[in-house]
Parts: sequence; structure tokens; C-alpha cells
Amino acid sequence: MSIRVRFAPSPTGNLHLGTARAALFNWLFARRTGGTLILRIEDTDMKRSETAFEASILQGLEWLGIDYDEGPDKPGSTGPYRQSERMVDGAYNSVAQALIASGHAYRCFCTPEELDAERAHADASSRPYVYSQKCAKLTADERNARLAAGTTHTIRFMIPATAGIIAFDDIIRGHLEFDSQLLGDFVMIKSDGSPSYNFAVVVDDIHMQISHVIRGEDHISNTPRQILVYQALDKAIPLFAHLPMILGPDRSKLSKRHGATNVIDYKAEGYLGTAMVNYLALLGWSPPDEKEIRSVAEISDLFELERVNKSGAIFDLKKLRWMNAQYIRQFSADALLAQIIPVLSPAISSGFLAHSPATQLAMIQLVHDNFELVPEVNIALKVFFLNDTEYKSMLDAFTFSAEDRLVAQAFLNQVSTATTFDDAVVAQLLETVKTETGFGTGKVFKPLRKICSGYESGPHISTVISLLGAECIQDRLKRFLSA
RNA sequence: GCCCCCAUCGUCUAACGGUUAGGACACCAGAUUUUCAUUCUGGCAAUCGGGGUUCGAUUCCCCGUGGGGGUACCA
Repeated sequence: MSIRVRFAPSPTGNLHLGTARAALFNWLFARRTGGTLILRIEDTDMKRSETAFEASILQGLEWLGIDYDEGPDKPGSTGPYRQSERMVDGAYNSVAQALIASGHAYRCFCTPEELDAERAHADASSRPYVYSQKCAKLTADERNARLAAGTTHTIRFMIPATAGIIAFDDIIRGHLEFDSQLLGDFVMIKSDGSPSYNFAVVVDDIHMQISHVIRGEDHISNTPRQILVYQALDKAIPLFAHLPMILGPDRSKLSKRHGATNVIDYKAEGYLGTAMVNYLALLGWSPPDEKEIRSVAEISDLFELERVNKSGAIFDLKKLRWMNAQYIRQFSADALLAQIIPVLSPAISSGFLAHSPATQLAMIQLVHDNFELVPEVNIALKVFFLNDTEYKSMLDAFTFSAEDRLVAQAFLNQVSTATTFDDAVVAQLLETVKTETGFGTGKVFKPLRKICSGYESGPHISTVISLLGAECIQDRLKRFLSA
């Protein structure tokens, strides 16, 4: 039996972190086993589905580096891969008709009001609600009369009275059992003719020859219903693996009130897809050794569903940030340069790009380890691109002593005599100031850092000074001394 | 209410029934760095509670507690 897995987002929003993680685990499993990964768009909810969301989901997957073998934009032998298109083809309806014919399903004419009343009654008597099967008991004449009258109706799956306990072995959770009598005849085809989730999923998974269903824990309770549909259709039941949930800091299902839940938001914030995917893989799965930072290629070589754990995991932004920083530090200066150019702020961009490639690289190298999110490079680089008013107000925030002015004067003298002005030269000039004034490093470096850069901390000051250039430094020193 | 799932440091997690219960993030301290950061070293910190089974339970079983999910003509 060949391994075929799928992940099936519904385009009712952008790519959610939980969905992305499910997609990733399907991807890892497919790559590890040499199986086929299918992307299926579950857009049966016409009211909430939007094509823009589908595009956004595709973008998110691309950013994470999750590709697939068959999908809407990658035709395969089991398409189409949008449920809306399969619906037009009549895929669901023909199966529903077959189930009616075989006595596994029936038409239900109950109105929403009637169903609400049933539910309210069950609640009032504090009994679990299951549909009354009222319409299953209709005579052929009653049924035909309503059909002839054009009464809108749904098609319900009939839970067999003999179904008893439904059991399956979850790859992650082990043996699971459910009492079929608590299930209730569920709607397969809605009154507008579209299939409901529990039905569409099974019809599609059969059609697409899915061997392993890997999805979130929130689908566990749907599984027995789906198994019953497989049985009614006399089809092989796939293997199931239910992934633990991704939780917010309060341990409830991750949702918008916890912050960004869409992966593309993280892209916009400056996280790297490679870091995100690495982090997500570690949420619920762990490698057999203790190495955490590793590429998806490496992870897919190691991945085993059996090593996925059962408990929900809180999404820890701090660790993601740390991991992102690790990935940024792995970049060569050239690679980092390519990453940062698109995110340069207007205040930095033109000034930075005006420098020679060599200077750009020198600046990047200098701040390489100073930021965790890509756009934070703007903060790190700011020291080189302060405008006059910014510089002045920062300088005004400091207080200086007479000794500081002495140091400034001594340094100005040195700078004025310098013919070249690279890193090494500046370092030498600073040493000379130390010997001339007789002051220690602290007394020399600290005031000069403030006067020359406007900051009291930052990267190596001799490099900052050399990159700022002799002209700028002389100007600042003169203005400081004449103030 | 009913059904189901889950339970190791604050967080993510490791541990054939036998380990001083390991690693990572965070936090704290020290070292390096002219400063901040990086880096390095060290430290703090956990088996939810109660019963069993066993020579021996984090590990197996039961009960309790806690948390989560589901209970739709959403997916």
C-alpha cells in the first residue's frame, strides 16, 4: 500500500499556526516515508470561504518551505483538489444517493426550529442530545409528499443501531473507543446541497486514496463518525494520527486574543521561515538526540510519528525569537545583506544603499549579532544614519565633564592629522589619545562613543567611527567643543 | 450536562520498570568584551494527589483533581 497523506485547510482565514504545524507534520511524514502529500482545499462553506485566503495559505506554505505533490495548482490523478469543484462534479451527491439506496442514509425535513426544540428538550432533561430520527421513520408516502411539495431537506447518515463500540488505534494515542449510540445521525448533505465536513472528508479521502490521516486533536471526536461512513461504503479505513494542540499562554486553544496566529504575520514581523519551521517541528516532536537547531531536511530524515507526544504545547514566542536569532547569526554577511535590504526603513535605506558594497558589508558585519528579528536591523544600523536633530537631542541627554572635553579635543587633534581613516587607524588614534591624556580606556572610550555616535552603547566604537568617516567625526567633535 | 483526550522544571521536552530525573528557552550569577549585545562557564527549577501491581515505579492499573477538545445544516 502506498503512503498518501493530505492536509486540508479551509480558506476561511490565513494560514493558522495550528494548521501550518499539521501541514508540516504531514510533510515530514511524507518526505520521511517517500509518500505523496496532497493539498486539498476544503471550501464547502461558501459563506466564509474566500479565494484571497486560499492564495494567502499557499503563500504561507511557500514561506515555510512546505511543498506538496498534488494540489489545486499541481494536478494529479485524484483531482480536482477543491471541494467546491468536486461538488460541481457531483462527487458528494452521488455517494449520498448511494447511501440512501443502501439504507445508510435518509432525507430529513426537520426545520432548524424543530431541531432547536429537540436540543432544548434534551438540555432541559440534562440528557445528551442525539437527533430523534423522526424523519427516518417517515413512510414512503409522507416522504414523497414533502419531496413533491419541494420542502427543503438535508440528508442524514444513519448511525447503525448495531454499531456498538467503535474503536481505532491512533498512531500517536493508541487504542481509542467510542459509544456509537451517543453519536446521533449527522447531516451529510446540507439543505443547500453542499456536503458537510464529516462526509466530504471521507468521500475525498477515499477518492484521493489517503492512507494516513494526520490532523489536529480537535478531530478525534469526529473520527468515529467518519469510520462509520467508511464502513457503510465498504471502504478501507485509513490510519489515524491525532496531533496535540498548540496552546496560548493560558493553555486554551491558540486564538487571536493570544496575539498573532497567522504564519504570514510572523513573516511580516521579521521571522525567518526556516526558523519558524524548526520551532514548529519541536512543538510536539523531539529528535532522538538533543540537537534542536536543524534544517527541515535533517528533521525529515529523523521524523517519526511514534515520537510525537500527546499533550498540548504552549506557543513560546521567546524561544521562537531566540531560534530566529540563531538562524540570523548563521547567515554569511552576503546572505544577511540580501535578507535585510528589503526591510530597510525609509530613514536608513537611501543612506545605506548610497554606500559602497564593501561599506555595506562592513556595517552588516558589525551589527550581525545584535538583533533577533530581521527588521530590527534598522535599530542596529540607526547609529550610522542619525540626522542632525536626532543626533543633537541624543547628545543633549548626556552630561559631560571637563575631562571629557579634554579627551574630545585630543581626539580631534588626532583625527585632523590622520591621512587615512580605517578601523585600524582609528584604533591607533584612540590609543594615542590614551597616552597623551594619561587616561584609562573607560575615560577615553565612553565620552568619545557618546560624542561621536550619540549612543552610550553599541558595536565596536573604533569601527563605528571609521565607518562614520573623518568628516562627520570632525564636525561632531568641533560642534561639541564649541558648544 | 454528556463524550473524549491529556498531565515531568515557569515554558518546550528526554528518560527498554532500575539515571545523582537529562537537554533547550527564560531567569540569576561569573568570565570575556572599552560599553550594550554576542559567546563561554556555573546556578535556580519538575515527575498533580491518593491508592494499588512490583524487589523496585516518571514509566503499568484504578480513583480523584486539574487542564484541554468535542458536543452545529463550521471545518
